[in-house]
Amino acid sequence: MKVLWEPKKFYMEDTLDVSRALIGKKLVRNIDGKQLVMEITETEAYCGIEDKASHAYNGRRTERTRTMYEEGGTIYIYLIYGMYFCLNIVTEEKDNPCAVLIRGGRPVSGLEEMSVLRYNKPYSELTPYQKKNFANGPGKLCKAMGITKELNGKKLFSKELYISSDAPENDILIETSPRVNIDYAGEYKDKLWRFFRK
DNA sequence: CCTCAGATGGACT
DNA sequence: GTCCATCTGAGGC
Repeated sequence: MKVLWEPKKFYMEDTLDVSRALIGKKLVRNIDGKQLVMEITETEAYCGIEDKASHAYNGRRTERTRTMYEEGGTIYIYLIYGMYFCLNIVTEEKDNPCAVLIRGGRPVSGLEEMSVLRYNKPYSELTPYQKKNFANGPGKLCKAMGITKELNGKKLFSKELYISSDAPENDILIETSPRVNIDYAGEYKDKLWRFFRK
């Protein structure tokens, strides 16, 4: 049988490398008998207990951050601002709390199903503004793909949610910048740990 | 195009 | 009680 998803090894590497390698990859979600596919266009790396922007800074272990201490390939999801979910992919070895935040994507297939999840409307009824902002943010991407806290702690090695092992197009230009909305992170706020493509 | 207030609830001190 | 790894809609330009 053909292997659909990236193996554990892919996620056990350096978090910055994984964060970059995920740009252009396809995130696949099978839900209610439908397949949703989103090309990843934006990621951010959160690197270990020294990273002041990370939930696991200074080795913080709580109910929420427990998932970050799992091994690479684990799904870490949390609620932000009381209303939105953020999808993260745990990287590196167990007990080294690192993760990549999936910050944005571009729909590839399952567009009609995603449109209903996102706006409760068919895609043809969306305004140009809604189409442009379909999944260009972590909360928007989760909404469009039906990703909620129930996936927290699960692995990316099942049809429920995984990263396709298909290679991205080889001519993607990947840019970097500081991470978004982490003004509290001291010297870590200027690290170029956000990766994205136009 | 832009800015900004408000929503909303769990994690944490 | 305060802080968020955010988004929307209203209003201004």
